[in-house]
Amino acid sequence: MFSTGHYLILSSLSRNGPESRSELALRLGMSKAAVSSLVRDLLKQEILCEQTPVHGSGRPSVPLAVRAEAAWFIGISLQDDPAIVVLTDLHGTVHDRMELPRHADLETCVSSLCDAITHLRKGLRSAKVSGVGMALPGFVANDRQTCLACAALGWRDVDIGGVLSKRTGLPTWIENDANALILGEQLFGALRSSPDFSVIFISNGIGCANIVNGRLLRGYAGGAGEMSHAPIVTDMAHALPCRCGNRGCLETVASLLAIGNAARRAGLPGEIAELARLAAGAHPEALSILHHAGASMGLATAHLIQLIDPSHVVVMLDPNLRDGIYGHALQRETESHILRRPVSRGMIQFRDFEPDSFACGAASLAARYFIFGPDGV
Amino acid sequence: MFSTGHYLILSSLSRNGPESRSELALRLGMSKAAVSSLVRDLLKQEILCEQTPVHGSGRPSVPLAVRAEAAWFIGISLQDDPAIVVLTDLHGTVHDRMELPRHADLETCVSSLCDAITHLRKGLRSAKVSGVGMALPGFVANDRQTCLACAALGWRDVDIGGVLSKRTGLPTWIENDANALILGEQLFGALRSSPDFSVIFISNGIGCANIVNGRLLRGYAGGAGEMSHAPIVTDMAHALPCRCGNRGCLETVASLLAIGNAARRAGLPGEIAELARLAAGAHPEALSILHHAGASMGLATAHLIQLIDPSHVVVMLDPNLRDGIYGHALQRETESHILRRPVSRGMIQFRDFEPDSFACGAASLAARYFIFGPDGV
DNA sequence: GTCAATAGTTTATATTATGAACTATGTTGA
DNA sequence: TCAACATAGTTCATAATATAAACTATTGAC
Repeated sequence: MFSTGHYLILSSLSRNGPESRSELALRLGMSKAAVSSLVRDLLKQEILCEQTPVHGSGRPSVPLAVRAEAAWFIGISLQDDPAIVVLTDLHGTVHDRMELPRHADLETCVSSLCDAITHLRKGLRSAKVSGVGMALPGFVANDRQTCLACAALGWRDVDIGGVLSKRTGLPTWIENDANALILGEQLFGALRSSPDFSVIFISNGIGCANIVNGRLLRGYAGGAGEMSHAPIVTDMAHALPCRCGNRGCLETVASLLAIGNAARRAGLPGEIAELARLAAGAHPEALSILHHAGASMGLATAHLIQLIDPSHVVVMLDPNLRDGIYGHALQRETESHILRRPVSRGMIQFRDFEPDSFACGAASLAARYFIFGPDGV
Repeated sequence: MFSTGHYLILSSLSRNGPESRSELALRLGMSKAAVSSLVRDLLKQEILCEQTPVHGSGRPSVPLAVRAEAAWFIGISLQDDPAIVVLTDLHGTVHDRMELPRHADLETCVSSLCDAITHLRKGLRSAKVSGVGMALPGFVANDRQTCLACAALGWRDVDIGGVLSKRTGLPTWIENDANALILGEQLFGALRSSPDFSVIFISNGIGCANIVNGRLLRGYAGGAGEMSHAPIVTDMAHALPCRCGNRGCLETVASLLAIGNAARRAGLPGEIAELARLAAGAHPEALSILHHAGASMGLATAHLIQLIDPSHVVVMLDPNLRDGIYGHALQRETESHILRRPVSRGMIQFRDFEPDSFACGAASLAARYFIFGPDGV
């Protein structure tokens, strides 16, 4: 259908925003003739549209933009219960969403998801959905169809992608939660033009993913970005045992679960909002717990920055954590342990943890295929 | 001269070893006709050669190999004094070498290097040198020609590559020491077919570089792999100040310099061989110093493995360190802090620290251009 | 109103890969 | 020994894709 050239145009416009044919030719190192011809095809297919001309000296240039309504995608997040299903356009904007109970049983799970997808597709009338993406907390095989292991759902070697694909008739991609998040950020987010950035999210667990050289850093065994079990507490007298078998892992101190546990051990409420309120009121024990957690997170972040050198680190977390001592400790500890760089201001970007983020990231998995093509990154 | 296709063939053969035209076509996803034609050109240019046919059922296949003598390269290491200049072939084999005093003065430095290069070229008779690579301890600009900063030589914004290139008439590439090392390993070494591996070297300082998705991980500001200032000693009572301004950096405990300093503070000899001998004789202080150093190195390595997930980590160090408690502590501490993976045996590969390694890596910078072409990675 | 400047198109052509038929060179087994 | 088969590699007509250079289009500026 489309050639590599078409996808080059499409991905450049998606990444760098609207540009004229001449600018595209310059950026992509192609001839104006080639761009002209490729753009013609994409306009005819109504995937691109021409924006109002920009006047300078000489003939005005016509910025070309990717049409948001050119394609629609379904994104599913099994990150939490309830599961979330969203319908997005080609810009990543959510047009409709549903929440449904998350079932561990494969058959029930697929059935309820398919019902939701059917319902969302109906709302679209004539327009077509191009693909489905799913994010889940666990390991996913290289084929991006099979879930190798998911503790939360008790899955092992579950071909959830294949089953979904067969039932919906739509191409389907599966991805680990953190990976889906960062891929969504890369395709739709503010950092989309940066080839080197990282995303960390802090919820009950801690997730992390990295874009490096413009591509997702997966690593040899798909385990890259696993900061959650970074050995942070090295003082073995205080290191708590972790479910991974080691002691002192980051997630034993810095995750919501760990903070809640620490609070309850100290006789404080395990609710994060409550604890943050206490800390804001200068409650010494609450302050200590949150400071230790945030500083540990900061130490791990410093390791990440030193090793991977991203332009930005997006940290998604509960606003209660962000605005209090946890966020401050995180930022201070990170900055005090990295080598000063020319630009380190605003390197850490806090962002609210929103439940739809994972579903949006999931939808982006399918959108990537549309934008980058079959050989795309 | 050559097209993308030619470079595809050349880099595949270089990376995956000799293969027949049919195998190449399969691996590269090209038609047999295309491969046949491209190979014909490369044979005519005497860059490839045909090996003895392999018999199976049907017509024997003819493995094609990159001819070592097809191109020659100069590699320069300014890592230590004396500087080292090597002449390598297209397989990375050193055919000749020279050592010369390392001059900080640009003019003197370039002059003596040019003399050495001229001498090495003479030994080649008719054959031509295709390019020059240089490795130095410091920061190098994106153009791979300019040294931005080099503490050892006191250089700032020195266009050493441009000057060398002008004087020798040869294309020249400059690279940071660790980067040159891993790029050499990727082109010529045993791990050349792995797209995800890391190299660490431990000398007076500590260097680290990573290949990720088949490409060098440079990071946003070119600072990726900077493990030398990883915050390892978090117990501030014992954290030593580092030249970077922070305290407790890895290099304040695990480098040769740090070990020597610690030994001298304890009234022991600062020589690494001496110290290792003492430790082998169960000298408690020597053991303690080396164990602490090795374990710290292991902790940092564990962070690296968790975040980047390489298939292998090559650790280059003094044999005295490798065989004693330092090496053991490094390995044990690393393995105890990483999540178990299906294949973790032999993940850490110790290798002797050889002075020519950097110069070979430097030569590989020029060889890359020959093998991967102008658009190559 | 002409000219300079830049955007975009047309068209003939060059480059590069492909598919399918063909040749080459062996092994296998009656 | 020789036909049958299997696989490797080549040839050649063709398709796909990009290019260069000349062209048209559309404006601002003087």
